Amino acid sequence: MAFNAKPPSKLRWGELEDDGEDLDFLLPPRQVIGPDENGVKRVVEYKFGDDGNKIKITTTTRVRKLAKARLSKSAVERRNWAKFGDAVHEDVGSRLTMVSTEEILLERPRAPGTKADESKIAGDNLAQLGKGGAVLMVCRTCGKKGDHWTSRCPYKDLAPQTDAFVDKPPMAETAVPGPGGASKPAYVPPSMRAGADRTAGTDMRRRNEENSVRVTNLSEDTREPDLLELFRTFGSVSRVYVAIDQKTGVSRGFGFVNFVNKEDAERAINKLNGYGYDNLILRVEWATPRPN
DNA sequence: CATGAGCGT
Repeated sequence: MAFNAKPPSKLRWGELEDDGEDLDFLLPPRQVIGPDENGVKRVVEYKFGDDGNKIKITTTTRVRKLAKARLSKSAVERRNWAKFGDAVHEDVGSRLTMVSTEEILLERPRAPGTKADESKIAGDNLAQLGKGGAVLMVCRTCGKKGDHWTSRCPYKDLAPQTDAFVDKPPMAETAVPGPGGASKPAYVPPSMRAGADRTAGTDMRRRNEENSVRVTNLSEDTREPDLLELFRTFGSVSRVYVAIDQKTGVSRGFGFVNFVNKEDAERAINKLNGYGYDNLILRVEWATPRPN
């Protein structure tokens, strides 16, 4: 035909019937019988012989019993899969398993209660929150944007509180002018916070010492950020301290919270003394000034 | 049960 530019080798099943050459579809379907309990498998096929007659071919094979016993049907089937992925370049049977080269990043909460973390918290004071990993330290966005916090992010309350620690006490003391020569501390890194307190003036410190509240009967894994979270609702907190056993690194079960305003400290004492916290009843009282 | 660390600018 003039229309048909396709080479005759290109097979179209619709044409097969026409040229009458390949009539295999007329034959009975291939049958697989077994394997039976003896491991004998029979494959029955049909084809046309050269003379056009139908020929029945029966192939009988014996399946190894061992293989049959150990491999499930699907396992046998998997053996016939073409190799894919990195295994494409592997020789047949050279390796049974492949090590994935894909990089998988895991989000890892801080390991709870390690000594390194304890000292770090003591130094950073408020850089971290969470009692022994009880608080899941997962933040959806802080990694990139810095100020979008999930409701459970321990840093969400600490970021503004850093300002309270560094800036607010001097601000609150505008009635008593600070030393004129000393420049106003704008931002002091947490690691330098203790030093910043000293440079801001010892009178400020003494003032805060007078609003010092002692908290006892703390659970062992209560940390300074926990105390801050608990007490800051009463007013500006100027300092939080949890006594740590320097030798073991564990909390000694008491601490101090200093308020900028005495009234706030008073309210905290009235509200939180006897307050159940971490299965323990807190004792919250005025602290006796530290001898120095 | 229980009263803090360091002493530096």
